[in-house]
This record gives sequence, structure tokens and C-alpha cells, in this order.
Amino acid sequence: MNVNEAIAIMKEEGHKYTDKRRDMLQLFADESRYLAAKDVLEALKPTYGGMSFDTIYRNLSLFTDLGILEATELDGEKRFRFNCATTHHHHHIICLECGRTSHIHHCPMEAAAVSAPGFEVVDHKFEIYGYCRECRQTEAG
Amino acid sequence: MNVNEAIAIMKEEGHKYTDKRRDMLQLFADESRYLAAKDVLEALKPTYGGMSFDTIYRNLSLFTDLGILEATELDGEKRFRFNCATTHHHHHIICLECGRTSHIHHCPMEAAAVSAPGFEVVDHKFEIYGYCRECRQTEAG
DNA sequence: GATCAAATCGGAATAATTACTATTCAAAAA
DNA sequence: TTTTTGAATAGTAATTATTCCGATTTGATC
Repeated sequence: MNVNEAIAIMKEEGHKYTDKRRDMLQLFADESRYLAAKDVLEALKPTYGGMSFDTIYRNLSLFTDLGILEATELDGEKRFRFNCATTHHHHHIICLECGRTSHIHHCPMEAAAVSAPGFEVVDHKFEIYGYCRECRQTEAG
Repeated sequence: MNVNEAIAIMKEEGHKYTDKRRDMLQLFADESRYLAAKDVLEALKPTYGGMSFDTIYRNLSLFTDLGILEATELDGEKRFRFNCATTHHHHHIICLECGRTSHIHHCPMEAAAVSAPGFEVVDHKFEIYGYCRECRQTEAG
């Protein structure tokens, strides 16, 4: 998934291509980490002074529905990142300080002998939380 | 972990034993599933008409700190359940409808060849979401 | 029973998110 | 290019979950 692919999907599905949508996509492409709604507002404030939260939330929701972004919930707020699992399914190691991520190339779903007969699985989550090397060094310094 | 153990821990740590705390613990012991703050209020409303959310949140937080409850975040709200991982570490299969849980007796942390050198792990989550047999039957019927 | 700190109540404050209406604008048609 | 039209947006109000705070109550200790 890259910005052009995302734009293609968006147009394909009959959604309008606006400056704000382009810049939001570019932001997520540039930052390979989880961002909250307020982070998006903060990042686009220099360009669009009065950008509405409504716009941000609506677009985050749209992009997630279209598979362009993936979402998780951490510390009381929803966070989004560019969907990097389109080529192969994987999970994330997430830094609690900066939101930076690494990949886990092992999906436990395969190994988990699901011991709940009759249970219909619709989703799963495997995430590791902690502090990345960079944040630990900053902290130490 | 059971109610008596929980009460023992609470007293041990110098916290007062109140009717509301006893009933909250009993509620979590009876329901082996994730409950949100409002679920607790709902359940204890017949006994204590005007129970404050402050009381509920404060106690949920206390119990979690003491290791009596474990918490997760789902669909915009924090949810809590009796800590059932005191004997052996495990994860949960969670019904999105009723919150009922089953155990996953396989922790992916052991197998996950963590590919983030320098990363300090502080927590991890492995959860499977879907619909349990009971809720699917209710839905179908 | 008296004392005191902790627990609780009730309501206000905060923060994230969603909803609503008037206005603006991208894209297709003329 | 201009017109048209419905989707997108701004600005603000409403909603929901959670936390905070001063006044009051209560469990545990003496």
C-alpha cells in the first residue's frame, strides 16, 4: 500500500479526491507509526488552519473501511496507521512513547489451538508494547 | 483468584473493606467475562440506588493495580474481568456480543522471534474476537 | 463511643468522538 | 468553460467515557 494505491482505491469506490485527503494519506505514508486524530490535526494545522475534527474522523473511518488504514486502540484513544499488511499478514511491536512500530513475522492464530468450539472468529490482535531503542536512549540521555 | 483471596489482598495492602467493594468483587467472580464500568453500575443499581461512577472507576483501578482484575480496551471503553491468569499465564477469546471469554493456552510471546533489537517489552496482548456459540444461536433463532 | 483517614456521593470538568446544518468544492455533464 | 449536483468540509453542539473535587459518610483502630 502506498499513497497512489490508496488514491486509486478511493476513486475506484467513488469518493472524491480532496487536498485534505491527499495530505492525510501522505502523512500516514511518511510516518510509519500509529497516529491519533489529534496528531493528524496537529500535523495538518500549518497547512489548513481550521481543519475540523469531523473531517479527520470521517476520513480516518473511510480509509479504515477501504483497507487503506488499520486501527488499534491504546490508552483511551483510537490510533491509525498505513495498512502495511496488504502484502503479507503480520502484527506489530508498538512503542508506547512515540508510536513507532516494528513487524512481528509470526501470527499466533495459526498456532493457537483455538479451544472454543462453535466460536466464530471475526478478528484477532497480537501486539507487543514497550519502548523502542530511540526512546530509551532519549530517556537515558 | 477468588473473592476471599481478593479481599485478603485488599486488606493486606491496607484498603478498607466496604459493602460496595465486596459486591463488586462478587459480581466479577460470578461473571467470568469482561464488564465495563456501566455494566457494574447496572448490576449494583438494585442494591445501591445512587452509586457514583467515581466509586466504580476508583475501585476498578484499585483492583487492577492489586492484580485482582485484569483490563482490556474494546470498542471505546475499558473493560475488566476477574484475573484468571494468576495460576498460569494465558490469553482470551472474547465474544463481541456478550463479553464471555475462553482461554487460549498458547502464549505467542514465547514463539514470537521478536525482531526489534533494543526494544524493551513491558506488555503484550493476544486476543481473538468473534461470536460465541450462545450468541450465534440467539442470533439465528 | 470517639477519632481519623479512607471511601463515597453528587456533580462539575475533561477528553475523545460523533452528530448536525449551512456552506464549499470536486467532478461530471452541458 | 460554465453549470450542476451531491459529496466533503467547517464550525459548533451533543454525546459518551472517564476523571476530578469538595462535602459528607463510614470502616478500622483506640
